[in-house]
Amino acid sequence: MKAEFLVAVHALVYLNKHPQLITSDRLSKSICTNPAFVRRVMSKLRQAELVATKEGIDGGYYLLRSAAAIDLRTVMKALDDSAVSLASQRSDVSSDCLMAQQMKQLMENLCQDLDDLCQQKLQGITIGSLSLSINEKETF
Amino acid sequence: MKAEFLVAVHALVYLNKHPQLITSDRLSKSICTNPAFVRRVMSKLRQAELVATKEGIDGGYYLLRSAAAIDLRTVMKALDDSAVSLASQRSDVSSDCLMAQQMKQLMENLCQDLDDLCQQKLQGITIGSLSLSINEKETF
DNA sequence: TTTATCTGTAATTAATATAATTACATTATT
DNA sequence: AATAATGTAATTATATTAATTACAGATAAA
Repeated sequence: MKAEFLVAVHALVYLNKHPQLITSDRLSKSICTNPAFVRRVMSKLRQAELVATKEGIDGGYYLLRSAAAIDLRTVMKALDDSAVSLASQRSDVSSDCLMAQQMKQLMENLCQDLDDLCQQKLQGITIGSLSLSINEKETF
Repeated sequence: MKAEFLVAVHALVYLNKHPQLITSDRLSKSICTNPAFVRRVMSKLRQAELVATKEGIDGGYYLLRSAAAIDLRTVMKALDDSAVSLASQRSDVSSDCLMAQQMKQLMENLCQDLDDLCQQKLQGITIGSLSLSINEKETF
């Protein structure tokens, strides 16, 4: 699970709480990151048709669906992210390491199984339900 | 899930298939990595009392329990690893980003919940059962 | 008791993945 | 035409992880 996921969820909750056009600059201030990173994440959400964009002056982002209709599995998929992964920075094992290759395959399958479990759970959590847990105190 | 976990599982399966003292050098060849990395991982397994060590000449590692009695949850815990984590290299958000901090907490809780799910599943998988899926063809 | 061979572990370096930044093209409104 | 927004590529910086090096400590055999 990458920071992109956190950024995406934050942005979606924010958009839900502020039903208007919101700029990447404003989002980045709330999220505590930079506008370009936000835009890259939002671009993926747009491609998944979770949000829409208005370019040009007075532009920004807005939700395309109700917050209750956006679940976390969908968000994670939009970012091409997963809950469970090998996260290993190992260089590829040479082809003479037969057992190591089998083991790698076995572990990849295991990760897939575990991720499936997680995705089921994520499907039951929506931006709407998360919004209830967030107290928006910021004035901007 | 780090490479350490893969290395640990591989080593445990190997020890199960070769019930004798096995050196870190031999393990590293099967795993396709270096002996020092293997030793560091094995050191953690030893502290968790999954394997034991014989130092000095003709030394090496051997299993302390039957392979059927070693489940993957226990292995992962021995390495202080987890199945689900934020894996985010973000610098800490400043304390004036109230919503970002709440969001981070929310996501950490979510990760914990997802990880608990995974750990349940990992508890049902043993080194013994995994060994059945691995065809040892290597001669050394 | 000396030597050889193993583990234990710390310290360093290298590689990799990720986030942050910069820059600029594109779009839309005034 | 000018302004203010997104879109996106390219680069740089940072953090994490793996690999390597080095050597101390332990054990057994000669």
